Amino acid sequence: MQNQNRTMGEALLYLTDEQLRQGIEAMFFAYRGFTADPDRILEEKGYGRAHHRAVHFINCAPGTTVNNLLKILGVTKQSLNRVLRTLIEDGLVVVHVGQQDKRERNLFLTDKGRALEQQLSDAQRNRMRAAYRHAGPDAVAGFRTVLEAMMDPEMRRAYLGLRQE
Amino acid sequence: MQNQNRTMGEALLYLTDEQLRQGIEAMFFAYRGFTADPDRILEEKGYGRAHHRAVHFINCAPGTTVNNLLKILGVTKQSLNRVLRTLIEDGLVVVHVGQQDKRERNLFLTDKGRALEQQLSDAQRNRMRAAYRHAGPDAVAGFRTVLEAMMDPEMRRAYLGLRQE
DNA sequence: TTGGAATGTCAACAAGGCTGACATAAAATG
DNA sequence: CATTTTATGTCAGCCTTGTTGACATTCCAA
Repeated sequence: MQNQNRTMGEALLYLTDEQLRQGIEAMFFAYRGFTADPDRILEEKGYGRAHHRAVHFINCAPGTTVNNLLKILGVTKQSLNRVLRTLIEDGLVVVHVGQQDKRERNLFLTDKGRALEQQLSDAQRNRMRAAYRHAGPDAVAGFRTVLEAMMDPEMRRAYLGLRQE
Repeated sequence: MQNQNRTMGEALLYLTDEQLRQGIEAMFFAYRGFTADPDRILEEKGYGRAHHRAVHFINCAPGTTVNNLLKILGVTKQSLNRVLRTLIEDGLVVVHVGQQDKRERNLFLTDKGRALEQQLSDAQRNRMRAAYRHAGPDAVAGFRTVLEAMMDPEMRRAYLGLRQE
């Protein structure tokens, strides 16, 4: 659609199986890089990626409910609960009973929780920033476009929803 | 830290913390989509992502050694061995003792193994192709550029090495 | 011949997914 | 008011896939 002016042959070269295979491998290796820095920090503190994800999304949407977090993270409540329990015990997350609906628990980061989130996202942003800077703004725009197109529709909604908040 | 980029002009707006945060979340959600289709197929057959990765890279580099695979996958030999054992037992992978160095084991997919690899990569390519087509060739070029820049240097070498073969 | 490299295997453990069952409190509904 | 549904927590147990440590085998190379 972006290159109607080119000939059919040229325009579709980027859709060959070989190009797609390279894209698949690039995703695999890049995701490893993407998680490498936070993983190192987490390991020192005895946490895992599951804790990172929880802390990240609680930070993005303070006061979010457990159910909401479950939808975003796509795990079971038992699995999330195990992670949340340790975060609460360790004083990184606090829980407030919902005001309108007292069944709900609103989740917030403590100062300590925010400090960890900051440390993790600093590390991750540093790598992302270096990659962005190296690639330049046009490449970054393309990167984001492809990533959004690769998401499941529900996840894309969740993702775009987070951007609005 | 948060806003030091703002003052540097519009050219660097794509490097703001907010833009980077969105990129981080996009990676998270996109990777979920990226693995969703193969995961469904694997689950039916009683395999996991570890099996997918092994099958994928054995297919890309037939005759590769266990040690080589360990480096690419970044896991321990014990962990890989457990996966390889089931793949060999199930007749998806065959092992040939090395010709020059008989300590080495060269790994190959059987027809059955290739069939599974095909099924998995078809599913993954279909999603990737849809995303690529939707985004267009320029976006795809940017996507690839950013992903490469995000890899660890050793992984980038492994990745570029695979492309040459 | 001996050291070290490549590989395999056994055992044990942990993280973090999962399911199922059950408890509680509160909201919603009839 | 009684019942059902919803939101959450918790316990027990299972699976995959990662880890470490120990030990055996095979075989190249100094």
